[in-house]
Amino acid sequence: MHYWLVKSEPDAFSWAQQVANGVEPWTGVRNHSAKLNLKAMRIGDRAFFYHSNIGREIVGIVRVVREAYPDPTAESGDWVAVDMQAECAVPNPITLAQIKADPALQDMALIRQSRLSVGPVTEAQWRHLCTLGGVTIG
DNA sequence: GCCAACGTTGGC
DNA sequence: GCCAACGTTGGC
Repeated sequence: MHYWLVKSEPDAFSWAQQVANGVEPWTGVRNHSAKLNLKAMRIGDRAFFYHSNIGREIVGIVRVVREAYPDPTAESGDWVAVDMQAECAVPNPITLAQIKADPALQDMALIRQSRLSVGPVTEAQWRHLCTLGGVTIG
């Protein structure tokens, strides 16, 4: 089991939409590092759902329910998508400011590579973030 | 609205 | 193959 963090601008696709839709294809990734991360995802892996730009906070947890397949929104066929299912909300959303201020979280891809839209989270970081967010599962 | 980070493009 | 120019992302 691996852990991840995926970003979405709530203007384009929000956590509320993810919850409403249940299972949702995660499409539109056009960055090679992010693509590699998508391809490394396995069914059952969990990911934090982060709102970039507006909100700038972790608001939910999703679960991978379909592994990488060709992104239908890419004409070239060179990109991949996975399917994500909403698992639970994060009771106390964790802000970027909080993460930046936490010594235990400085190595997160979210901090070190701010433009990366799909990045790994270590198990230690995951547990720490769950504690901060008041998440009881995971 | 600005700007830093960084990926991509294109001239050489 | 190098590098300057340019576009995009995303925090502030």
